Amino acid sequence: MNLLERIREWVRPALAAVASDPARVEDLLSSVRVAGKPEHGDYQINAALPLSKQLGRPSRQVAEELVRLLPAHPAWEPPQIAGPGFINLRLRNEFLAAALREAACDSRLGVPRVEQPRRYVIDYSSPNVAKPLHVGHLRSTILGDALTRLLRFLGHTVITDNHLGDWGTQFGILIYGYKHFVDPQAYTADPVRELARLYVHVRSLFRSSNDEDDEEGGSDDPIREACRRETAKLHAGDPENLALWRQFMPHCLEMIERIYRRLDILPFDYQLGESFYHPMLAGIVEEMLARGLAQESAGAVVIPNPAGRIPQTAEELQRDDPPGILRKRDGAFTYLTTDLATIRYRMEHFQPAAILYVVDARQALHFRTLFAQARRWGYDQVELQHISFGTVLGEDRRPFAARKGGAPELEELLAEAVRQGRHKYEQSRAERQAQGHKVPELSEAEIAAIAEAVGIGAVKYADLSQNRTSDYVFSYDRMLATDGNTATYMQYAYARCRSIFREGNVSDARFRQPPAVAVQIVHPSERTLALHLLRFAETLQAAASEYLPHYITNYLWDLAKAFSVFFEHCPVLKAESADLRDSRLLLVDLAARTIRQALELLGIRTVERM
RNA sequence: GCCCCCGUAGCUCAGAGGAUAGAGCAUCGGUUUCCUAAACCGAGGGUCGGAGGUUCGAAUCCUCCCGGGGGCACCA
Repeated sequence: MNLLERIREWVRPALAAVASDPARVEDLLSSVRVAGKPEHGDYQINAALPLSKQLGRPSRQVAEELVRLLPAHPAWEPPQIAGPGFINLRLRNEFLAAALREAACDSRLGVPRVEQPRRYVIDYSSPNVAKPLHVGHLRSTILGDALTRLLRFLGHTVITDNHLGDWGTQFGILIYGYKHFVDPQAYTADPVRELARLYVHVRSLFRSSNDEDDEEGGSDDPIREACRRETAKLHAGDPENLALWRQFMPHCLEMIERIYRRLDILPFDYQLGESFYHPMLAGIVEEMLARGLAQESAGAVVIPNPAGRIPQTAEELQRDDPPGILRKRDGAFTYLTTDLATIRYRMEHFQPAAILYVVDARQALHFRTLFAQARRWGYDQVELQHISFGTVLGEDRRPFAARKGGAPELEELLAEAVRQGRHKYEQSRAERQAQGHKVPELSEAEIAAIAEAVGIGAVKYADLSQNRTSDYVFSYDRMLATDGNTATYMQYAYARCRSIFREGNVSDARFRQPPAVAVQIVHPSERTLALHLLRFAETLQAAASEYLPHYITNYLWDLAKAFSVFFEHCPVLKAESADLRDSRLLLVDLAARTIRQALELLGIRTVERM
């Protein structure tokens, strides 16, 4: 049980005794929370104010009664009443010390596994294979990976599924390119590179190349039209095109997996793409028609909009959400149909309690339509969630992908982040050295590893540290800043922790197994650090329940700051006594492990020295 | 025309019923014989887009308005 929950349980009897309505106790318990300011203690109970309304008694008086009912507790100092009836709880240092010792001896750092594990399917990344990845895929991939790590760490079962776009018009482009422009020698030598070249080459032949969603429109464009015909032949089962598709697929996947490896994305459990579901689509449409869940309209087969209506006239369509299209007038199926097939497959094969889709916010309407239809279809027990996120913008605040010159390919973008990260590191290192500060002696390989951790970490952290629902501005300068809420600051804090053990030639084992050592809380910065360390569990739980990884980065930021202040004010190796030295070593070790674990949940590396 | 999201310090963002709205950057001023100064300490800076309403209490919930972005049947 996490600290906040423990405190709530201790407060519960008092609230239950005072509340007139037992059903309201849970609600009142949610008023027990972390104090907003240090002057208000560590945690506060804000239940007296709503209770005073219910009971028709002065709030101050209710607060006094609550305090009387709170047991004299080993965990907290005598509770203080402030203002109109806020109850401030300050935890005893002895309690903090004991809890820290317990966390230090736990490989999970005091984070319990959930009592009721759930089974999740998470659908993220989902790139169009055969097309170079770009920043648009970045958020989905990074967020999905972080959520997977977090939910698994808390004890849930997570099945990750990369719903590849492996059956779309981009293959028509590739097939057309291969038939007309392939360089056989280059293809034999490096198929991935040659396919990427072909894709870009054919695209450049398109008459009007709007940057995104290039496969539509331009019906007067002969090359586009030719590519479309190749796609249609593929879908119709043309042996030559199908053979080419089979031949290309492994190379296309390799292109994507190279990026995943560099980003430290966990391997997917499944990569069931559109092609996998293609054979099921006709049957699903027939079934929905037969059951009256879909109907024909204007030559297409459609399903109701989220509200359950099928607007038909132009006027109705103007006022209402559109219906979803399962089968187009030309007989082709849409991705809505594929997504329905996917839900059925996942329900039958994985029996998840929840399916999460980590997808751009612009697809909100699609998911509302999809989820509503899935429920009508009978899948009404599963939690279907669109984990939406905002657009990645350039520094000019325009969508990154739509800027002039097109979206930079991810590979290049990551390389640039690493290059700049390395440059900044070497610069700062030289400056520190010039000022007479200590810098570690490092080999070229170690510097390269630091650059990689810093550069890739910066990109991921920048993305994860912002509320996913808002758009975010991609800026190398900001994400690679060495101060502020960035990956580098956290990685640096970690390296400083490790440095203490290295410099002191101290083994960390003694601080990780019972009985560990006694913790003393002397300096205010020790107390702040101690309290933050104990809030790891409640933070992770909150992040998981709202699927918001930025709760973790906010926590990390506070923790790393608390450590830096502590580091500044409290000598560890040269502490006044051996006992205090041990106590501080335990704090430092736990801080290091917590920072490292939190970064690991975000998929970000640490380095021992930097 | 309908629907969704956003508007908080000069900039980038937290905060989503609770106390005097917080960080970082930038600006200004300080700290290094001492475990990594990519650090720390301090200062200034706000009609929480606007107006009503609900509430003991609103940046947070409701209504309207202004401003920005996005989506709106045969692309995915």
